[in-house]
Amino acid sequence: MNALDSSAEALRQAVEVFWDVFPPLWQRIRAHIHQTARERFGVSVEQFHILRHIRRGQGSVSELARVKNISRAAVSQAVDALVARGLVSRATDPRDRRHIHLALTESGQALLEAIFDETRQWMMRLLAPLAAEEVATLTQAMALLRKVEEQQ
Amino acid sequence: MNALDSSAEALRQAVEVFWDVFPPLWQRIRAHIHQTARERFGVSVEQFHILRHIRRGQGSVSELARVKNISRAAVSQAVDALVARGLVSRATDPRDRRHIHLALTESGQALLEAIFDETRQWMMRLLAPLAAEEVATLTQAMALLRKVEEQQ
DNA sequence: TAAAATAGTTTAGAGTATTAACCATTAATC
DNA sequence: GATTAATGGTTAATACTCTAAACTATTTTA
Repeated sequence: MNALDSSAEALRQAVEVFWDVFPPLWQRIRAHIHQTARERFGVSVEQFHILRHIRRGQGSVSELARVKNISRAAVSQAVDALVARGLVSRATDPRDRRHIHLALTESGQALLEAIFDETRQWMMRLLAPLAAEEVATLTQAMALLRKVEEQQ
Repeated sequence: MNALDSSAEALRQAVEVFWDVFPPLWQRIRAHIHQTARERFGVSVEQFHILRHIRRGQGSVSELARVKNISRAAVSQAVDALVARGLVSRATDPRDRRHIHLALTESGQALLEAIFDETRQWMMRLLAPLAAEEVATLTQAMALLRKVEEQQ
C-alpha cells in the first residue's frame, strides 16, 4: 500500500467513524434543547436556531435562508412568530429600503442566554469525565473542522 | 486560577467552539444529503436516516423511535412510505407476534449504499486538504465523543 | 382468568417546509 | 431618463413530518 492509498484509507475510516458518532450525538443534543427550549422557555428548536443565527449577526431573512439552507419564505414565517412573541425586531434599512434588519429584543437576548446557559451546563457535565488532554484534542479537532468549512 | 477553574474554563471553551463549528457543519452535510438523496434517489433526509438505522440493526418501530427520539407513530408512518416504495420489508416475529421485524430489501440496501458512496466521496473531498496528523486528530476526537456518548 | 404492559397502527391536527405569485425597491441597460 | 432586470421580503396554497390520543393485537403479571 503506498502513501496515497493509506492516507485515503485513513480518510475513509474517519468518514465511517463520523457516521457512527455524529448523528446520535447531534440527535441527543437536539433532544436536550428540544426539552429545555420547549418546556421551560416555550420556543421550538428551530426557533432557537433562528435566534442563535440572529445573535451571530445574520440579520436578514435572505442571509438566514442562505446559512440555514431553507427558503426565504420559511424564514419569513419563522421570524413572524418570533416578532409576534416580542423576541425579535424588524427595522427597515433607510439606505436600502428593501432590506429589513432583524435583531434580538432584550427579552429575546435574555431568553437565548438562558437556553445557552442551561445547555452549556448540560454539555459540560457530559464532557466532564474527559481528561485535560482529551478536551484539548476535541478543541483542536473542532478548529480543524472549522478550517475545512471555511476553506470551501 | 486553580486547576479546577482552568479545566472548567477549557471545557467551557470547548462548548463555545462547538456551537460555532457544529451546527453549520451539520447543516452543510444535511443539505448535501438532501440534494443527493432527494434529487438523485428520491428519498428524503429523514427516510435516509431511517434506512441507515435499520441497516445498523435497529429493526423495530419502537427501537427506531427510541434512538431517533420521536414517537412510534411517526416512525410507523415513515416506515409505511419506505415499505410502499419497496425499500423496507416488515415481518412478524413468530415468537412474539407483537414484534414486527424491519429489514432493508435488496433495493433498499442498494439505494442506501449508493447514497453512502456518494456522500463518502463528497466528505473525503471536503477533508482531503487535511494533513495525515490532522485526520488522526479528528479520528481521535470522534472516538472520545463516542466514549462520552456511551458512558451515559 | 383479569388486569397491566408492550408493539404497532390510525386519525386528527399542529408545525415547518416548499413553490409560485406577488409587491416594493434598487441596479443595470438601452 | 425610462425600461428592464435583479434583489429582498411577504403571502397563499400545499406537502411533509411530527405529536397526542384512541385503538387493535398480543404477551406478561398478578
